[in-house]
Amino acid sequence: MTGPALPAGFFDRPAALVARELVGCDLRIHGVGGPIVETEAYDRTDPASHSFAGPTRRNASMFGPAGHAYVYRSYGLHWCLNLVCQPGSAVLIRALEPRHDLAAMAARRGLDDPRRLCAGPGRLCQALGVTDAEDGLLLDRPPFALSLGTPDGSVVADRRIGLTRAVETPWRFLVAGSRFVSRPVPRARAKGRADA
DNA sequence: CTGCCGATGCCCT
DNA sequence: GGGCATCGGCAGC
Repeated sequence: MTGPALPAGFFDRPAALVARELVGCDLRIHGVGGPIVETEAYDRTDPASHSFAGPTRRNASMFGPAGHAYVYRSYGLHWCLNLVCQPGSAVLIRALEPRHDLAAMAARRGLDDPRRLCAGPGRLCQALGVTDAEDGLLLDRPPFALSLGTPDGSVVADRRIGLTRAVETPWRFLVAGSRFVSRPVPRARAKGRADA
């Protein structure tokens, strides 16, 4: 059973807003997945975004209609899943809590530890079986299933991970204190101390 | 626990 | 040819 469907037009909004609201939503692919605990936003004006320099073959899905998947290969080894928002913008799904069909995830990952099954965009795609076969697919029908949910804790914003440009933009959203995120907010910033 | 490093494909200039 | 929206292993606190 799944929760309430996402409202129509949910993805046709600025990516940062969608990214925050996606935390807590349940994501499954072929029935495998769970509640999202970590996301990142990217948009057309963002130097760190694949869309920054305009449409190319790789990022074609990012410039298509909202509500589709954008999947790309990272570092030649891993797949990363994005949910497309307004043209040229998308939300990277970085981590979720493994809840549905853990056996499938463990088999694909070759691991057992629930904390490591889906903690990171590449790991998550491996666990859920996402490849470029999903690039461009609509999100409101199989193999995808997305439903509203409530985060298991407060949602906090922090800098994105692994970037070389626009490193300060606070467009990573995660459940504070979740054991399933790829990386917690560093103590120095978690306390609300001065930023740089 | 933290941090460095290499692997490895491919897009884009 | 340069540069990655990453990950796992291993070294060293």
